[in-house]
Amino acid sequence: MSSTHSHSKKNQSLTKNQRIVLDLLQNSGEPLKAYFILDSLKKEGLNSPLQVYRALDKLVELGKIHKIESINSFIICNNSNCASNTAFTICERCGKVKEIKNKYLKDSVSDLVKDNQLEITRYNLEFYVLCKSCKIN
Amino acid sequence: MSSTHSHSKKNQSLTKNQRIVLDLLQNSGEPLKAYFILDSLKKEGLNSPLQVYRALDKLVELGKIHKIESINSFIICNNSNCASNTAFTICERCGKVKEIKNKYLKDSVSDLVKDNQLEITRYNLEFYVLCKSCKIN
DNA sequence: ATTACATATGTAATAGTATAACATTAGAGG
DNA sequence: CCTCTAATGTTATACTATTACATATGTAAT
Ligand SMILES: [Zn+2]
Ligand SMILES: [Zn+2]
Ligand SMILES: [Zn+2]
Ligand SMILES: [Zn+2]
Repeated sequence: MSSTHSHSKKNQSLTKNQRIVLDLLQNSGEPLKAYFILDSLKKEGLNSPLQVYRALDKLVELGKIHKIESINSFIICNNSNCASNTAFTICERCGKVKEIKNKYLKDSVSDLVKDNQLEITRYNLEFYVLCKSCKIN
Repeated sequence: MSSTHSHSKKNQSLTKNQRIVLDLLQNSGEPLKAYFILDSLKKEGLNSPLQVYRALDKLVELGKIHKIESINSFIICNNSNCASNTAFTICERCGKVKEIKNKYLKDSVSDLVKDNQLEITRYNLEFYVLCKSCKIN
């Protein structure tokens, strides 16, 4: 129960719009689309897409949320150290999204592309899977 | 010079719309956006977005082209065996895109996510980099 | 050749995603 | 208080993609 309001402190420096968007994503835990967020927060005072997109942009920049490119959706960061790097599994059948928590991922990933003599600044990895429950049924 | 029309044979079974879209992507080699393709092929008889999207969908399905999700663009497949798996480097400065040709990639990638006991059906990997020429300048 | 079926086309309308432009306001330092 | 920067509010617009429906084309069996 001690974590019920664990986000309050962390989100202290955010502006009102940023905070209500972050809270929605945090409480949902699922990937949400910008216009769904807009509809959900009409009662909180959000009126235009731009208000949502500006908040989302800032939260992505701060690393508090991630954008999942292939589904145009945003999800709370479930890790603490991914910076601008993202790695998700997405179930092809039910759409459930999970952030990959592998502290070795960044190193492994760098190895993959090492041949190219390129400096990787960030990455976005989207793995389509059959999740456990979908694999059974 | 013997490869000038190397695509003609391979694209024989495609329909007219599919072929002209594929030819454009093949000749370009760069990622192109759907509405750019539409504009470029007006003179070839393409009039509506849907004609382009239908051709693109089919070509993606056939594995002849890939969609790069984070830039809403399509690019010719520069590999022969990636099926529905995609892996690209994208230069953050100049936007240049390269398909990663690493025959071990698929295995390495599977190892990364192995913990999760999930069956990976396909993946989409986007590595943002500084390309060689951009790193120098 | 005719039928049947699946796939592809053509066209118009509409849905969904995201940004430009500009005026105004709120906060942080000096 | 003044200044600067970041965030807001609002309107309009650009960009990306799909729905719906009528028509045509290709292929294979009868
Ligand atoms: Zn994260
Ligand atoms: Zn599932
Ligand atoms: Zn490929
Ligand atoms: Zn570059």
